Amino acid sequence: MRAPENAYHHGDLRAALIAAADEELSENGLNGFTLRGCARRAGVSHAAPAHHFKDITALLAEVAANGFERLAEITERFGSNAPLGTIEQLAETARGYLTFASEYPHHFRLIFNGERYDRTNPRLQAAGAAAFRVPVEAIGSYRGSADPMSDPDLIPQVVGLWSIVHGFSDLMLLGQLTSRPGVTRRTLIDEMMPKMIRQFFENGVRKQKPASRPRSVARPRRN
Amino acid sequence: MRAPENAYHHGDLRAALIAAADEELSENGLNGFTLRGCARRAGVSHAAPAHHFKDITALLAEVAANGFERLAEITERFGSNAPLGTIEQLAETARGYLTFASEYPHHFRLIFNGERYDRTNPRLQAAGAAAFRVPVEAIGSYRGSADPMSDPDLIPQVVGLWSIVHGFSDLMLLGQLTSRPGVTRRTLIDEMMPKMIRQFFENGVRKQKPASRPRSVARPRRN
DNA sequence: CCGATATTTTGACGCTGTCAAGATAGTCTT
DNA sequence: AAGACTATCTTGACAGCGTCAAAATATCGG
Repeated sequence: MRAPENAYHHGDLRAALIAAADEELSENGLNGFTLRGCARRAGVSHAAPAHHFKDITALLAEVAANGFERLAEITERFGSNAPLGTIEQLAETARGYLTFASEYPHHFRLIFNGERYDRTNPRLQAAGAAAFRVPVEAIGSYRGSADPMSDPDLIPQVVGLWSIVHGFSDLMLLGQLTSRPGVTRRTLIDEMMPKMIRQFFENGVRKQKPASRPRSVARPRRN
Repeated sequence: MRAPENAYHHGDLRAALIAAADEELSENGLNGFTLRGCARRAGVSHAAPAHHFKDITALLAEVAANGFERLAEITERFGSNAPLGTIEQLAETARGYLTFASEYPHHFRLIFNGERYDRTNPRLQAAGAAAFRVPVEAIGSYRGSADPMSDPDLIPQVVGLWSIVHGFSDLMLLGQLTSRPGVTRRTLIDEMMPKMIRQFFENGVRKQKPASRPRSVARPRRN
């Protein structure tokens, strides 16, 4: 039975449905997302998903878990392209977050909705925790702490980084920041966000190396 | 005809539907929001709303406009409780934003969704612009500019303030910030947010009055 | 090869948003 | 004041949705 291969009528329909749901979300958005649409996309009847997912929130939880995994992967990759523990690494991690929001806007909207998917899904919880661990560890490296969330002085740093980046992403997707002429998403992501990160972290925290030529924020090899 | 008074069968059903929709959103949330539910709540047939709103997004646009107006009113009121042009005013404006998010979470989720309502609604656009003008003017006062959005140096300040406050609100509603024991919304709003505002603005901008005893951030008379 | 089991389909239910047609009230003109 | 007009609301219908129960089908263990 356990042959998740070519077979369809008997194969790995559960995985196929998750993949279909991912496509459905990407193409139709959260509003146009439909359980029956996922079933059609997977080539099965409208009631087939019920045997693998108790309801639509269970399926969306799997899609959200994928989203969190992708977010973790992107922020991690961006962050690894700058020297560990530098403010440039914070800026790069932030750029990764914004890139995810820009490239997967519907996933972004989904994972931060919370009322649309089953929050008790274990894979989702693990993926969410892993995604949130990336900025936490970036702050930890920056401030030389192994566990920033247990340091009362560092918690506001973590929450601040996270809030700036997340709020910026949300407003960007809303179109609120690109309304002025000549402002593209790339300038927002590559210029304005690093500037804000620097303003938040470069002062009042470390007084050393105040002028490390913040203009170049490390634009490394692969994305 | 123009008697928006007691009458029902012939009266001001349009306003009654908007009021019903506001209640429906507050009680049922955006997921449970239903056009037919609004009609029931207003005591009319299920198709009555069609004569006043072309579709559900048109009705939600009116509710969103109300939401923006309330947001503007609250941030304005909070901001007016601190001396003009001070960092305390920025912190108070931020507290107003968070208070709105906390007291009207479903309205907050609606107005920053954008795909659920008709964005071309004039009253909505006006209310949205008015709401966004509050933090812009707060930054203007703080930095002594009449039109901050036309100053390339101040735009990141406005966007930064806005991003921090908005992102913090969103994460707070998601429950992501109150997961640790002993952390309530009040401590988030009254302590952590002012701390973040100070970190972002107190350095690198004005170097004067660095130690104004930031513990007391003006907790004035009413609200 | 056959019975047991897992998987999928068919059909139904109540709900939704939207539209068309009919009913009803108020207003206006003369 | 009476009749026509118009705005307003109701009724009824349609397709699509999520979910459930029952029937049908395929796979596997023996």
